[in-house]
Amino acid sequence: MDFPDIDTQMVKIMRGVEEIIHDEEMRERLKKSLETGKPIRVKLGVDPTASDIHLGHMVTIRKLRHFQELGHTAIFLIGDFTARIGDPTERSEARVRLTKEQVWEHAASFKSQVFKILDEEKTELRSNGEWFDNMTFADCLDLAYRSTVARMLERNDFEARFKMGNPISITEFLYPLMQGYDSVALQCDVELGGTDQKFNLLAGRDLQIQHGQLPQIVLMTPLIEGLDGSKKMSKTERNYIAIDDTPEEMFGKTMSIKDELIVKYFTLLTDVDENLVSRYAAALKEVEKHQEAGDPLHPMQIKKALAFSIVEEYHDAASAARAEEHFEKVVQRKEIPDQIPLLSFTETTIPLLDLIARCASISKTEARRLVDQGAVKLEGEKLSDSTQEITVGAEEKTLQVGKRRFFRVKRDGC
RNA sequence: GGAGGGGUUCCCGAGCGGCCAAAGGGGGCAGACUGUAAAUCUGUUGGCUCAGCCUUCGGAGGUUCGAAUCCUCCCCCCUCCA
Repeated sequence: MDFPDIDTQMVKIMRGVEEIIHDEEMRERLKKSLETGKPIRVKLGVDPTASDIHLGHMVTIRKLRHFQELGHTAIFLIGDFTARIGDPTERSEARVRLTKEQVWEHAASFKSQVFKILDEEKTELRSNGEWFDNMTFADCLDLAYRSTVARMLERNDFEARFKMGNPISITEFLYPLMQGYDSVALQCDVELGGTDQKFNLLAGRDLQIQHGQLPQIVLMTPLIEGLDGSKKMSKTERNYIAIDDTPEEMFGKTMSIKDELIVKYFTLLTDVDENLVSRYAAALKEVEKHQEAGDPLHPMQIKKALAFSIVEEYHDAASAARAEEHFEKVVQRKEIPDQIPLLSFTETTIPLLDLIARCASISKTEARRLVDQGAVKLEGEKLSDSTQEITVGAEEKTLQVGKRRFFRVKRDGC
């Protein structure tokens, strides 16, 4: 196996990395691999606690791909066993326990999403049930011996929960040890994770030393803020861009991030050349110099370039182009989009509220509220009488609910 | 094992016999505004046959003309003591 020289590798590896433990160890490890021709083993573990993955996960997944592109071994570890305990990181309360079936359902959907980014052929796909399922209680105790309660309570997450009077399950104390043991079982050279994973990642180093292995290098990437602009992107906060989002949703959601996040998103979620990213960064600091509508360094244009790049990665360039057109049309020019779902009805006349409720899958009370707020348009005409009946004929009519929900309605069989 | 505190609408949290579909904040939705699905401001935020009715305050019963609020039992969480 031919690898690029160490400096070239380091540039790629260090893009967007917030902290590495330790830099010299990494260089040494790469040097050894260069000499022996053997790739280094890089692990990224993800617990399938939910079915969606989002761009927040992609920061580390893309980092894993960087290693893969350099010719190293990318290990994608599915935490099927650990998912059933729940990572206590950043948690203010205990996680809901998942069944084995739920976990595997999630894991299956993970794979299809992850392999949009990783090369499936070259990825070592593992799951930690491989070793934990067969452990005896004695093995488990042996693992537990390797740490102390005081050590665990040092963690901010636990300390905070303890102070706030929130429950901490004993299994959660075991979590860092389990994640650390994964590294022992897989003989990892490097483990990737967000900065919030530091404690868990370091547990791997301790356990590897105790098992006579070289400690893994820990590479931490920043956490990425979600659409609200402040909190970490996460499923529970519902501030995320999902990998399975449609191109239009993905584009639109990206456009909604605040300008301050643009550069961070470029660095962590795209491979756009660093020099270009620097030019964007400079332009964003001098917004007043780029007010011409056609200026490619106008913040709007830069953000569109970002959105395009992101959509392209999870879909393709053509979809990204369509998503961009859609955004310009619907959001910027407030026109009606090209693709609108068509619903047909058997009735000739339908009370307006029923029509809205059925199209938008909302309650009639909510529909009434929307009409009262002036959010409902039929054929471009604002409707304000919530008691009226709508005649549904052979000709399609366009119903708009709010800014973003559009429906075409017509009579069934016409 | 003993003593005490607590479980409220999507989330956090106030209410502690009628004025409670339940304060306040967050989030969501909508309107205005904008380069933007940002920010800001305003409104709204259980359902329905909608000035009325139905379901909701951990679960099951009970007291009362009337209960989120009182009583009984049960489940769950926390704290202190051991």
